[in-house]
Amino acid sequence: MIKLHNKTYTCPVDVSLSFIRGKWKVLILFHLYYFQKRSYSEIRDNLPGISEKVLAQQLKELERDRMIHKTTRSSKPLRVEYALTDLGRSLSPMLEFLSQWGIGYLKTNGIDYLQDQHLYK
Amino acid sequence: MIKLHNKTYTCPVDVSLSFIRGKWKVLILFHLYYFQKRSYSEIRDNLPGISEKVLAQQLKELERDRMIHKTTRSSKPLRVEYALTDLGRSLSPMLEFLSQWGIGYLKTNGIDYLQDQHLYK
DNA sequence: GGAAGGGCTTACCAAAAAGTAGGCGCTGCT
DNA sequence: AGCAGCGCCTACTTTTTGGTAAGCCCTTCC
Repeated sequence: MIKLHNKTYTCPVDVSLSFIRGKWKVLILFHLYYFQKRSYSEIRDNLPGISEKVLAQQLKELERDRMIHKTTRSSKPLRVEYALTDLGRSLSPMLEFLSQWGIGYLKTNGIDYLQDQHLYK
Repeated sequence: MIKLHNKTYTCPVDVSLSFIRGKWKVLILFHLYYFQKRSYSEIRDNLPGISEKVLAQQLKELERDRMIHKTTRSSKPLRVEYALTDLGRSLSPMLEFLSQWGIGYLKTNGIDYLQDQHLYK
């Protein structure tokens, strides 16, 4: 058992997983990997079905875990920008893999996502 | 929105994630990736904290999703063997990545897992 | 013949995660 | 003046997920 920050993990994989648990976290990370910088509402509008509560919550956890960084562009009317940190960016290979794997899986199931992307959403 | 098998997904990443949701699934997959073939109790004994109920449940889901395959070696006294399928093995790059990433993360936090592995568990 | 393992299943309960619905401060547009 | 949009927060409910504990069949070992 590995002990880190008062929690225990069964193995290194378990450590990695602890950062990406949550229904929407990987989706948020992938979105920021893909678009670099995004506002709160841009993220929300690209994750159909997520609630304000959960989005705000997971953004906070990702920030706490130093996976993403929030920049305040203006505070009079609050305008922010989210982006991956170096640590978050170090997950890119996985994000890319998950995307490619999903596309491949869809293809073997008769769905050509790259070709028919305009049909979705 | 992508529709597949009566479910909807927001993007290919979401499709991939649907297979590995569950607290122990990636751990089980990694274990089988590492050891090739394992019995029910070998898996259980290497995942400290998992309950019989959840283990049996997640093994069934992974089997249903064709990520792992169960072979019955003997049925008089029930003896089985679990292993990754080709589909499950296609996730290897991700499993390997998660392991390496975790080891790296631990290292930047002062824990040399590879060196001190004997101290854990 | 009794205990110990392997490979599970089941009924029940607890905790964690997510969803619902509303509200709030601020500003810019009309 | 009023409404829309941004970037949230909060109280509450629901759903999902996981854990507990017990039991069962079968066999090998002492």
